[in-house]
Amino acid sequence: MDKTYSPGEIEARVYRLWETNGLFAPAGDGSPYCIVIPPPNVTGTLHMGHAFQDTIMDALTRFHRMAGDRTLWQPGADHAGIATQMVVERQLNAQGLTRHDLGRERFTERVWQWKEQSGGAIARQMRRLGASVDWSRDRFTMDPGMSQAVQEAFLRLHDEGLIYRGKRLVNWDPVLKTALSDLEVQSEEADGHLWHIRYPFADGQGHVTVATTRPETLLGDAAVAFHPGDERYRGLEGRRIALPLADREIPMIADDFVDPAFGSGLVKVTPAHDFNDYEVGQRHGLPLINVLAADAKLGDAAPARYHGLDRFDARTRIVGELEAAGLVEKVEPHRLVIPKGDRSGAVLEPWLTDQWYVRIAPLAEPAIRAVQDGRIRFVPANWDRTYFEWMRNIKDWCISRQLWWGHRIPAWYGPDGAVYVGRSEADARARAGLPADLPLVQDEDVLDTWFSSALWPFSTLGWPGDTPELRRFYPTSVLVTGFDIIFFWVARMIMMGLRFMVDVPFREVYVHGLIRDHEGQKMSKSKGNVIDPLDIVDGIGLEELVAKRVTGLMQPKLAPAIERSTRKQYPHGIAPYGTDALRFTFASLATQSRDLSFDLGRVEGYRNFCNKLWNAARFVLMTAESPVEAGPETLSPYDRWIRSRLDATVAAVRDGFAGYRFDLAAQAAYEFTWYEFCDWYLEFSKTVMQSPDVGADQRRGTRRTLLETLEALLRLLHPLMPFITEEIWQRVGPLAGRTGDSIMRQPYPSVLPGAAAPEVESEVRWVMDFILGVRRIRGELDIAPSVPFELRLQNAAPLDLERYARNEGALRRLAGIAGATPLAAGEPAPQAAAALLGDLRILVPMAGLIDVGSELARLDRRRSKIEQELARADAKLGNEKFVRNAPAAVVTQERERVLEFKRELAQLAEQYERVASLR
RNA sequence: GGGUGCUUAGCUCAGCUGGUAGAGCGUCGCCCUUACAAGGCGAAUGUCGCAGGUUCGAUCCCUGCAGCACCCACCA
Repeated sequence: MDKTYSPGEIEARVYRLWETNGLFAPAGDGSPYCIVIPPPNVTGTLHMGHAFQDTIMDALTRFHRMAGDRTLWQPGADHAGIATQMVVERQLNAQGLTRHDLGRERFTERVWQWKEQSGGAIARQMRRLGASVDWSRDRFTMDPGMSQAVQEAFLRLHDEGLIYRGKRLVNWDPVLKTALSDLEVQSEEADGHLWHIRYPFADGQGHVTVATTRPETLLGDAAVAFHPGDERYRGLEGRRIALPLADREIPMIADDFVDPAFGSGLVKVTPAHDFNDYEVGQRHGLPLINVLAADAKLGDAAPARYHGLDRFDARTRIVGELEAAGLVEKVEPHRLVIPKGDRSGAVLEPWLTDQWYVRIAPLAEPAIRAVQDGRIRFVPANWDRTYFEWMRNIKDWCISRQLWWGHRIPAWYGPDGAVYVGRSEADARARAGLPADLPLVQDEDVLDTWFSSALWPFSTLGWPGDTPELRRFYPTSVLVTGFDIIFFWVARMIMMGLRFMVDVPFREVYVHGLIRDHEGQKMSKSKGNVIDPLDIVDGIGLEELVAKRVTGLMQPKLAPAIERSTRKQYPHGIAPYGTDALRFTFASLATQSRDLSFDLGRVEGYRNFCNKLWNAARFVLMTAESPVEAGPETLSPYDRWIRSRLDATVAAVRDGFAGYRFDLAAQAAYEFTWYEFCDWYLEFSKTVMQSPDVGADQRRGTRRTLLETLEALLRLLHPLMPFITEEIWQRVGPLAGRTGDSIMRQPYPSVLPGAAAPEVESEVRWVMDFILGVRRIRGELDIAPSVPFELRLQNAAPLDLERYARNEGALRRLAGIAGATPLAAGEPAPQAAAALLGDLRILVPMAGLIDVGSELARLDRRRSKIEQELARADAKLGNEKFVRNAPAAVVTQERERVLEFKRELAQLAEQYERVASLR
C-alpha cells in the first residue's frame, strides 16, 4: 500500500466492481427497505444539494443493505417541464428561432434529443459519488410506463370528480404564456406607487377618490367599493360612476373586504385582474372585463387606442392622460408585493382562462390525518407544523400548463366543445360511446410536472400494474428531502399515495437542511460561490474554477467581483479530496439545523481522516499480514479494551443511523477511529507485537484483534465512506476470516454480548491516565521525548503496583520512561515533578532534568484550576437545599469531588514547598 | 399580518429526558519516535444573545425582549 491514500485511482475501479457484480439490486429475504430518489431534472447537473442528499440516501441504503434488509434505492429523473423547455427554447433563440418556428412536434423531438444528449450527466455524477442505486430500475417521468400512470391517475381523479375544468383567475406568466400554480409564484417586495385617482360621478355631481397601485387596470374596472360601515360613503351604494378613459359607467358597491383605513377607503374593483376583486365580483354579479392579452399587452376589451400596448407602457400613458385630465389627486411612494414566476422571473398577472384543476380538499383531509395519527412521521418532528399549516389552507391545484414539454392532458373535445377523458383517444371514444367518425381534438395543454412527481413512489414501482415490487416496497421506508419542496412534492405524494394505493407513500420523511457556503450564504451562480461537488472530489485549478464561475452569468458585470473573491478564497484552486472525504463531510454536516454551512476546511480534515484510516490499515497489514503459526490465543487487556470500545461505538453509530443523526454517527466513528483505535490501541499493540518478552499466544490474540477490529471498523464506516473501506477491506477482510466479493454485502456490525468490559476499561483508563500524567510533565517542562527517565511511585496502593506490573511494557513505551520503582517505606521522596493518579503520586525526579522555575509555574497553574473547581463544589454542598433535595448519588459524587480536590491541593502544596526549597 | 427556526471557544457546529461546557478547523509550544508531517505529544481559549421565572441546581424547561434567517398570506 502507498504511504498516502490517493482516492482518484481507487474510486472508479471500486464502483465498477460493485456495478458489474450487480450488488445494487435488492437481494436476500430480509424485510423490505426502500427509498425513492427525489428525481433530479433530467438535463440538469448535480449540485451540492444533490450530492448531500445522495450521500444521506446512499448511507441509509448501504446501512440497511448490510443490516440484512432487502434494500432498493430507486433511481430516476424528472422531465421538469418548464425548466427543460426553457433551456431548449434558449438554445433555439440563440439560433434566432422560437419554438413556434419548429412547431409542437419538431420542438418536442428536439427536447427529446437534448434529453438523450445531456440526460446521462447526473447518472455519471451519481456514480462518482458512489450512489448504490439499482440502475436496472432507472426511470424517467416521461417513460411510457410513467405516462401510463399519469393518464390513469388523471382519469380516475376525473371520474371521481376530483379533477375539473374551470374558467377562473389563474396566475398567468405572460412571458412563458402559461398558467402556474400558487406554489410557483414568488412574492417579491418592491417599491411602487399608490395613485389616488378621481372617479367622477356619472351625473357630473362631484367625484370620489380611489387609491390603486395598478392604474392601468382601471380599464377593466367593474365597480368602486367601500366598506358597508364606512360613514363617509353612506348612501352612495348604487351611485353610478363615469369611468375615466373607458367611456363606461360602473356602480358603487358596499363590501366587507374593503379596509376603510387604507387609502381613501374606496377600492376600484377589477374582477378580471385581481384575485380579491374576482371574489367581490362574484358576490355582486359584476362583469369580468379582461383587458389584457396573453402577453400582458392591452387587448380587445380595452378601448381601441390602447390595443397592443404593453401593460407597463399602458400604465405610464394612462397616468399621463389622467393627470392631463386633472384626475390624479396625488401619488405616494408605496411598498408592495409583486408576484413573479419562479422560473421566468416575469411579473405575473391574475388572468382569466380555462384550466384544469384538482379539487384538493377531499385529498388533503386524509393526508392531514396520516400525519396526525403517526402513519407518517416527519424528522425532525416539527416539520409537521409547516405541513399542517399549508394543508389546512390549501386551495385547488391548477394542473394544466400551456407548454409543449410534458404529459399531454388525456382529454379530447368534440366539435360542440364537449370534453371526453380517456387513456387514449380510442379509450375516450369507447368510454363515451362516440362514433368513430366524430372528430375529436386533444387538449393542447400538458400537466404540471409535479403531477407526475406526485405519483413517483408508486409509478416507479410499476403502478398501475400490480407488480411484485409494488407489493413489496410500497409503502417505501423513508423520503429524504429538503424542506423547500414539502408543499410541491411531499404533500402531493401523500395525497396521491393515499388516494391510489390506499396507504401512505412512505413512513418517514427525513427533512434535511440546505447546503450553503462557508458564510451561510445560499449558493448561486450570481453570487459566484457555487462549488461543483465533483470539483471537490477531483480537484480543480484556480483558472478553471474562475472560468467556470464567470461564464454564463446572467449579469456579466458581476464577473470581476466574483473573480476577485474566488482568487482570494482559493488561491491554489481546490485540491482533489476524493469522494469519501466529501461524503464524510456531508454526513457530519447533517445536523438538525436548516442551514448547513459548507466549509472546505472540513473536507480537508476528513480527507486527513481517510489518510489516517489508510495508514492504520497499512500498519495493521504490516504487523498482521504475515501468516503466524496456529496456536492458542490470549487477549491482552488492550485487546479486550478496544473490543469493548468498538462495541460502544457500534451502538452509537447505529443509534445515529436509526435517528437520522448522521452527524453523530460520523462523529462517533471518527472519534473511535482516531482517538481510540489509532492513538491508543495501535500503540498498545506495538508493545505487544514488538516486545521480545511477550508470549506467542498473546501475540496471536493481538494480531487477531488488530485484524478483527479494523475489519469491523471498515464495515462500520462503509455506509459513509464506501470507497476506501471497500479498498482496504479487500485485503483485510480475508485475513479477518471473512469471505465475499465486497464489503457491501457483509453484515453491519452489531453490539455483541460480552464485548463490553467495564473492568478492563477502568484498568486501561488507569494506564492511559498514567501515561498522560507523565506526558504532561514532559510537555510542560519541555523535556524532549528522546530523554527517558526513571520514575518513583509514592503512595502506591497494591492495585497500582499490580497494574503497573501488568502494563509496564506499554507504560515504558508510551510514557517514554526507563522504569519506575516504588518508594520504600520511610524513604524520603526525591525532588521531583509529580503527576497525581488518585492517591498515587508519579514522581519525575528533577535531578538534571527539570527547571525549578517552570515546575513551580506549572504547579501554580494547576493549583488555581483546582481551587476554582473546589470553590464551586464547596458552594454547592454548603447549600442545605442542594443536600436535601438533590438525588443522593449526585450529592455523594459532589462530596467525593471535594475530597479529591482537597487531597490534590494538599499534595500540590507539599510539592510546591519541596521544589521551592531547591532554590 | 400569521408561522417556523437560529443565537454555545477566533470560525463552523455538537451538547441525548436539567447535575463538573465538547469536537473539527484555526492559534501557541516541543518533536521527521520505522502506520500516518494529510502526522505525534502537550497547551491556551467560553458572563452558553439579554432580562425575568421555575428548581437545591438552568446552555437545557417557562415567559418576555433583542438580533438574524426562512416560509406562508388577497390589503387595493
